[in-house]
Amino acid sequence: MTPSRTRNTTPAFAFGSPSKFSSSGDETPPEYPDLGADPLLFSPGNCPWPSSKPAPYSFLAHVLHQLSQTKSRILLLNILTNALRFFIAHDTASITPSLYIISNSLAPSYVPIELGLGPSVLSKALQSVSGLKSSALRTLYHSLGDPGDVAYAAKASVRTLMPHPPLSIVGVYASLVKISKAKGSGTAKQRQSIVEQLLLSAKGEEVRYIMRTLSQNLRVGAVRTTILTALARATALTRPTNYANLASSSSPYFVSEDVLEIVQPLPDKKGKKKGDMVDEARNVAMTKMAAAESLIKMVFVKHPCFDDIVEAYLSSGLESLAEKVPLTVGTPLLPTLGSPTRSLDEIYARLGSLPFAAEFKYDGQRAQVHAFLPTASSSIGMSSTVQPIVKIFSRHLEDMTEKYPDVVALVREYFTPVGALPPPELAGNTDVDNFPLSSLILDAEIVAWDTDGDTTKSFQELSNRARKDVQLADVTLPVCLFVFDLMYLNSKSLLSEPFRERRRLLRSRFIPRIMPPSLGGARLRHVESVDSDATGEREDVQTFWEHAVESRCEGLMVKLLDSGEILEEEGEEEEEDGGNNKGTSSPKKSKRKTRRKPLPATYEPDKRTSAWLKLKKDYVDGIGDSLDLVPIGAWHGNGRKAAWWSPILLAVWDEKLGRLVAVCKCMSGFTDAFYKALNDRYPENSETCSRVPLGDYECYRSPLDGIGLQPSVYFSPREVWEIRGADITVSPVSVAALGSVSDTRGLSVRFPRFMRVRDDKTIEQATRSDVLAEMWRKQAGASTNGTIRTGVDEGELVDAEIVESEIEEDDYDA
DNA sequence: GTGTCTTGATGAC
DNA sequence: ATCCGACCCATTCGG
DNA sequence: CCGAATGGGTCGGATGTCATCAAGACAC
Repeated sequence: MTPSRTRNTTPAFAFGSPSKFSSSGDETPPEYPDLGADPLLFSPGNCPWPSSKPAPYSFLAHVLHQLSQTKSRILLLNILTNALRFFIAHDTASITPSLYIISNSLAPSYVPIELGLGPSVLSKALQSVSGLKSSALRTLYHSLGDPGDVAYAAKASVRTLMPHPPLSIVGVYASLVKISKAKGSGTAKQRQSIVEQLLLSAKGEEVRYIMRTLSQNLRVGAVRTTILTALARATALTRPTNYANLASSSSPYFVSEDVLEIVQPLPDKKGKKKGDMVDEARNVAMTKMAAAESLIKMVFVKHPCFDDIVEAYLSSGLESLAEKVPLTVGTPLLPTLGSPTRSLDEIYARLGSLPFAAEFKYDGQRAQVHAFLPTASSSIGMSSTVQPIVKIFSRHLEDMTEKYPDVVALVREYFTPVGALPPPELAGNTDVDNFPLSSLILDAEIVAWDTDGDTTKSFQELSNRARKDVQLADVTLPVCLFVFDLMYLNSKSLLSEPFRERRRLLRSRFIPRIMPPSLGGARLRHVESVDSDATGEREDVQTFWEHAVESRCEGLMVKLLDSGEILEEEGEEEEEDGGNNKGTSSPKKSKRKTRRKPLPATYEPDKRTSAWLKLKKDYVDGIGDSLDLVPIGAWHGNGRKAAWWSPILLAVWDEKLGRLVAVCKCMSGFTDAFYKALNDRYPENSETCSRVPLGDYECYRSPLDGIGLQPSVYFSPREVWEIRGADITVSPVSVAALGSVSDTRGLSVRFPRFMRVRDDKTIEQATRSDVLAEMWRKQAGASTNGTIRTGVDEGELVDAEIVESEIEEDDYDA
């Protein structure tokens, strides 16, 4: 069954045949092949562009266009795979730029390079290229909901007089880099002119995808995972020409020509090939592609850099990729992720009786810390003067070392050999390298620290820290590094060690420590935790969870301690084999009513499995904040929500003012059906939805100062929605509860999402702003353990009357 | 020029 | 971060 | 016994609040 190709882009700009690249431009564009075919039956032998030249951007646009014509993952993968095979076969220099362009990036995230372009510059550039006014573009944007589609439409209406040289993929990539390198005064102008050049040179569909790349959202249904799979399959099927002689049919990754030969269907007449042979060859090919896939993914999650991977592949093939591109101290690996759960019951249901650790989930910033001593070559002689190199990466692998010089200093201290003796637990331990420390990668949460109260501070306070070029002396807000995992120690990867062992090493190597204020005052601690097998009592875990919530943590992280198996009810299943031989797995079946599924407790980069479960208080019914708010306005949606209102502006009821006051926007939690129904209830330019306000509500502080939330359209207030959020935040834009917490700031909601319509409530029964303020006080009170200082204001916070409390014990204030 | 305020881009959750 | 929807695969169900 | 229905897993996309920082705009 071949999935049928379905269109999912707006038909407003339909082209001829979906399999042909066509353009509204004046020149006849090159004809490119349909790339959707099964890669095993597809040959990239004929170069679709003049083969001596770099691959043209029009080819990439063709690929992107084909991708956006379908939602089928199989087709998506086929198209991408075949496209990459052309680059491998005919222009290896275009591989990496293509990978970056397809994944909406310019470089690995830990390399600080950004386009620095936004809607304003793009709109100006498009105005200048198309001759259309900004208002015309805005109208187009409201109906199309995508900058690329707007650019395509706008440029389709004009004819360029001067022919422009065709764009190449490497050329476009170079332009993107040039845009991001622009600096200093006049940057915007410079960038705009490069954008204009690109738009002028782009023809037909190229315009759409250039513009989408510039606005950093390609929306073709394929990002990282799909790209990696396609890259793996492409490398399994096609070799670069200069590498052909190294081809070996015995490679576990490379599908040799003779295998491909067998798989091909015979040209009509001599009707039969041995079916068995074909099946077998197909299986061989699939197995090898799957092997390549797991290899490339395994390498990438430990070393997420296309440049390094492609370079190693081109120089010596897949066979030595793992050794050439290893886990590297100084290069971040993808973090393990937690699966959300809604209750402790669910956690036990998922883990059965397997022992786990429950840890506090602090509300701060994830940090992956790398550190190592530079080797002798850079420090001939006095090794004592050599400082360890420390790098700190964020959840998305951005390099944030500059933001935390205090943490850098703290981590360096652990390398200090003076007087350092192995702690007793390590004495005589031979399973790791000896003391002292030489290199490490650890996982942690950085949390703002209240030195006086000896407790954590809120996330909002942490985000007040400066980010760029911070000196130790500049650090005003101390932090605590709550460490919770250790992935690498003294030149040895610990990824395949079970969590219990990694944690043992972490605990024995990193004894809590506080740096003096002169070094920024950062401290290191281990996350607070309990083990389920410590007492075996489920009640203890429940108590611990309550303790976490009271300590204003986000909740718990629950982590499997030892690799095990979970039992799943019902059904029989083929043996799981880790995807290594998909399609060829052994025919053995376990005919039991429960099936076993291995659940590793190893460090699994980028995986969201049951081995790490997060239980956040705002997932759990009855805890966390729920508000009843009134929809009073909206904006035009983008992309797939282009035909709907999204997001929606919501308001609280203000008793004192006797009117509604805007508090936050909301776009999460609505079903498509709900959006459609909303269009019926609030059709544009009607009694219920208009460009002018349709009710007595307040969105701004004053019409003059521009502070506030201004929707594209206003609703007449007539319904109440239950909204769930994680926290109440002090807001520089919201005017809700203005004056009750600060004279200049209102209150808003963190992570708002729609739960249900409250038919039973009138708008006057919506949550009142004083109740909102009360919720904030309660939360702030709990969150600082006695001292309120948000640091985000000018000090005129209303006193929440919280007396210094002594210990963390209990301080649920009256 | 310099200083201050505004705006837009980016990234943390 | 949040959530929803589409797709895919495996398994169960209905005839 | 086969095709249709169903459910879980995975992926992609649209967008929330708040913060900093760089560059632009404007006043002098």
